[in-house]
Amino acid sequence: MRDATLRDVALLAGVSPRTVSNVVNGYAKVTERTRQKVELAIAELGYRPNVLARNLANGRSGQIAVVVPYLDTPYFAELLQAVIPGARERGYNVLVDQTDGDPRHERDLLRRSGRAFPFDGMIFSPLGLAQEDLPDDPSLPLVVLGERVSNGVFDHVGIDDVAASRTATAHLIGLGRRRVAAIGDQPYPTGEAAQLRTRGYRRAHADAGLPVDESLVIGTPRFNRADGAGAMSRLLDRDDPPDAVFCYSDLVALGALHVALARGLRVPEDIALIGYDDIEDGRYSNPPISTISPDKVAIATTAVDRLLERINSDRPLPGVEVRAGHRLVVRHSTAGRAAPVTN
Amino acid sequence: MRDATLRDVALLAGVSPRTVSNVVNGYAKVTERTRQKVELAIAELGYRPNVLARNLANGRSGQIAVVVPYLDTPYFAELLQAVIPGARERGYNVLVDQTDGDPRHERDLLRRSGRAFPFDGMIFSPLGLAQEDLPDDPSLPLVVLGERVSNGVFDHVGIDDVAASRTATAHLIGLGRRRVAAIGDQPYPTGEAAQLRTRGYRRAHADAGLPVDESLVIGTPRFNRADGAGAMSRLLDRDDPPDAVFCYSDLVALGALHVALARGLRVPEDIALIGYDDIEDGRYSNPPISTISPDKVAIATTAVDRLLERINSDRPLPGVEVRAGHRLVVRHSTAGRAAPVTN
DNA sequence: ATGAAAGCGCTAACAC
DNA sequence: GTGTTAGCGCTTTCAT
Repeated sequence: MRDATLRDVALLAGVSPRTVSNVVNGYAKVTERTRQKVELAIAELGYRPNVLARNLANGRSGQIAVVVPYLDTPYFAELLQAVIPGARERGYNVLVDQTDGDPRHERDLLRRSGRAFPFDGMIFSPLGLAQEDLPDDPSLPLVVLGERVSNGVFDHVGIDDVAASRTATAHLIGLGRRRVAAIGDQPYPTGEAAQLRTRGYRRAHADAGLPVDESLVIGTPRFNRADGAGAMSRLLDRDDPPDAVFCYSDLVALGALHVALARGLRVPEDIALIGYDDIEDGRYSNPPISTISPDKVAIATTAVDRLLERINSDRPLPGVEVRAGHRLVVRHSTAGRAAPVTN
Repeated sequence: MRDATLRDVALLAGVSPRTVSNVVNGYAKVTERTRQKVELAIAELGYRPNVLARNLANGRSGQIAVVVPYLDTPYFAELLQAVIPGARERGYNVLVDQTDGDPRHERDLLRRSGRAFPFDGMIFSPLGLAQEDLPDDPSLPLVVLGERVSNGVFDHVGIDDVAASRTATAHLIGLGRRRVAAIGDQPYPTGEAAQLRTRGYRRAHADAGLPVDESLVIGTPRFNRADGAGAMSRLLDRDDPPDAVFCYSDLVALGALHVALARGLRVPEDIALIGYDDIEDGRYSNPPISTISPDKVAIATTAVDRLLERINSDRPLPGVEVRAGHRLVVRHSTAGRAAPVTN
């Protein structure tokens, strides 16, 4: 049988659709008596509002989109995990899309968004886009995650990559290491996060009065295990291998660690390793890897907050720049002592 | 300014809304000449169809929901990664929700779905539900993932857990191990996947004419690293520790591995380990862990296919049971030889 | 506090 | 092949 509509309820309860709507949406102005009548009718008919109709009438979908490059990258999975409950609490559904870092797909999403897609706003973590690809006048509320700096029309949430990388590198130097490599650099214009991290790496060297051996800065197309492994192999093939490595993501560090151990090196004795992102894998690797831990919950909740604020604002809001916190987490891959029994 | 509507386009092109709709939706029956007029008008006005209105008129949202217990569990992240492109290819958006394995939330989703939620069907991976919690008469197209067997009204996609577990255990026994532990058992009624794996574990013992030492079957509330680590600790505290462990997920195996190494054991010499799921982490751990590899791509694409078939069918389809393939992947955690240099 | 009625923007049955 | 028009089911302005 046809599903009951609001109209059916109104008929049965002997009131107008208007009143039923008021009851359903919890508007104060309903007599206790009418409310009861209506609620009875609702129960009797098993009525539930049709979201699609409501969306059209409201002109909003009650959905936000979260777009990341890769879902199976733990960092993004963990981020998403934090975004979803926050959105749901506020009554929003979350649409998820992944771009594989494909610039075409990313640009496409940005352009086609608006009425063409059923979401009221978007949290976007771009990878293959240059700064100028981001819209000057986004047709929809937009919060950008990651490295980019806000261009003033959308919000941006991220940590201070330069400072964090400087800290990580300084930690390695502070251990007495003098040949510190960096794995993960990426070229302009798309690899901004990577470039910021390289900048921090250089600063730390400058702070310590140490020169940077440019041949120790290794570029990788992506921040994954395979690339980390490949880069580490090349570093270890050299006559003068590094005694420490700053990896631009934990995944890179995990790949690098795998290779180092496979070659019979001791970590951290022969070579110290530090990663970036603080994903769970890094806590359970052998040895566990030191890392830069961004405050993911803050990033996620801030992003949702900002986005909903934009969605619910009548006039365009200026784009703001939000810095979430981060901290250095020292684990065994940069510690001198022997592995403690943790469990 | 107000966004252009289909009506505006019709006015400008001097045709009826009907014709514009035909053009937009690519219906054949349009003269080349009118099509051009219409397309011109569309371009001029920058018209894009309003999805919300279209949804209401069509009575469908063009969205499917994918519900998993945890997004940051690599197995589910990898699955999702495979589902999304498949759905997108067919013109569907993917709504994602996670339940944290909370039975209330899971039941709720099942009950409130239908018109109350804007999706046309659901791919659902339950965790905290017993068989009888699944609807006898789902109000919407439903495909269930994981351990459960179809009750005849919805489809079910999964691998043969008993066979896979039997293979994994047999592999360990084939190595000459005689004290094979199992980590991950869970009680009735919710832990069906776990129970099937335990059954496979027993079968393998029976096949080999070996008795099962019940004290070597360790239950865990979840399939994560922490639980794996905890269980392994208890096993190693015993006077008669096992010489091999079948872990019900790779995450459990990774946690177990961590503890074993931290205690100075050699893997696989002192204790062999095998996991389940074939997540990427397991390929890069030190040593890499052997595992049961389910055909995730097949699971994902089959699930999407079945679901869309249900969505587009007028009459209710009988629930079918689909078995995806799996295979044993032998890596270093169950191999005798020394670690090869992989990169 | 409640009713009447006009949309929201699209689709599609029904004409011609 | 194209126009006319009546919904889809809800929200909400305007009355009362």
